[in-house]
Amino acid sequence: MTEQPRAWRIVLDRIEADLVAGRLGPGDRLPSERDLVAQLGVGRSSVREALRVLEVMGLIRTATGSGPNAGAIVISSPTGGMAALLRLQVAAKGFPIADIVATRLLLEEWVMRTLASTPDAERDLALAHETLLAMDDQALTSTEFLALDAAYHLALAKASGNQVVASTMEGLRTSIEEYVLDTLTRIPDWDAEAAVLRGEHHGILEAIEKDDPALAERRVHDHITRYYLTPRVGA
Amino acid sequence: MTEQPRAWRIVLDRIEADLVAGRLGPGDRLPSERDLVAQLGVGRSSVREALRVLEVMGLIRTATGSGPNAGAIVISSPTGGMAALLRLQVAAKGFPIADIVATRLLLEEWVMRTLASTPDAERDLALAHETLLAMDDQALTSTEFLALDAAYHLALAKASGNQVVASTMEGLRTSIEEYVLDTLTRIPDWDAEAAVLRGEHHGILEAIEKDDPALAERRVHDHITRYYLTPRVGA
DNA sequence: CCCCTATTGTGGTCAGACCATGAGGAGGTG
DNA sequence: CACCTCCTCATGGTCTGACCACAATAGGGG
Repeated sequence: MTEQPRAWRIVLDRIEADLVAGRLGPGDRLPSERDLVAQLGVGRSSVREALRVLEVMGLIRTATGSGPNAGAIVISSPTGGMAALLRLQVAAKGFPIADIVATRLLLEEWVMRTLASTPDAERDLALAHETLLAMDDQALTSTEFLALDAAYHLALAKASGNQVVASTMEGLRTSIEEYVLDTLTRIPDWDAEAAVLRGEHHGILEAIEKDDPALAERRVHDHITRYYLTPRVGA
Repeated sequence: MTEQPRAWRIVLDRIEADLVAGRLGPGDRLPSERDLVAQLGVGRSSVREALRVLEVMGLIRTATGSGPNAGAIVISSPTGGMAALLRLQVAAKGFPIADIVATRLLLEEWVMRTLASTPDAERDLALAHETLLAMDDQALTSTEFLALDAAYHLALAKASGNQVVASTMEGLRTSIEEYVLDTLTRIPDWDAEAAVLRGEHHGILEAIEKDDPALAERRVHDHITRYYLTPRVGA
């Protein structure tokens, strides 16, 4: 008796093999669902289960209709899948929030050390500067501010050059976003908090540009830990 | 026109909500697929797509048959989902292998610093010692040795107390396992390599127990970078 | 009392049908 | 000839119904 793999796994394995072998790559279109049915000898529902997994994991996007934009297309947007996975694991009590925060912290510290140790010519901090500038707008709502805050940290992570770190960090942040937004409204004096955050952000970037890894690491450490320790009011 | 969410997302959101609200937790059984169909007013195929996603992400396991062990049961085995996600992203060229290795390296270094800075009473290195002992067996095949190697590193990560770090590290390792096993056979003198690895492993644990974070970090750094730089022969 | 078997409920799979969508072509119209 | 409109068609999205394999359990037969 040969162990018959689940039908959807056949589809998943086939697509993964095509990806590994280079027969499929970013931008390419997968065969249509009905073609895969014919090629692999499985039912369409099994094909769809596999495609659904790939979609949620951020490997493909699907679109109805006709033409070159329709069908399932390989994209590689790691953050989406990472965020979904972490969020669900948190929901299922697989990951304590404290561990999520601690991991984000250690990744950010690494990013700071790395950036501050990189020669100026090899690091691109333009996006981070841009975001920082946008954040100086006093008229921002707290939600808008937080979105820019996320973009700022992500810009730094991307500047480190490590896509895995950047995606993981972003996923970690997104996974607890709901939790953060929930506590946001309970900060007594938001304007004061925003002012402190602005100062910290500038300080971090400054430390990086002064090529001081230890200072940059310390500042980002204080920044994150202080924020999560900021007193909240209410239930 | 109210934006009608995809049917499978309704199911996914519902289950996530149940998890967040605590109505579902590890060990609990999900309603049967046919019950979910009735409760949510969607087709069974849509329910199955959502469950498939949860399964691949390591949130549930499914079993056929009857009784308390059958059906979909919430487990939280983060590593499985993490490994699958990373492996697929690597396959889809979303993550360069170099970034995977670099990330694993920075996580391991953090684990070492953390362990070496933790009071002896609060860290449990028993499992790591056990694994190390098993690895001293000279009769091990290279595959067996590598499995123990993985267990050793995982044991240390778990001892750090951060589940997210442990799962991510394990996922990173598993995602490139095939690649590693592929190059394994091309190491000219495996016995010599194994001997070096044994020595390094003991050195790492020794540094931790001497409460020397810097030494532990340096040793794990050298250990991993040296291994990935070990010359391979052949095509 | 024990063992065997039929029942029942579960996930796993397939086949077929229908819908909404959107590109691209066919054909008409100025 | 240019433009616009409508039709066609392939796509994913969904639902329904059916059947299978499996495993626990209830119930009958020894």
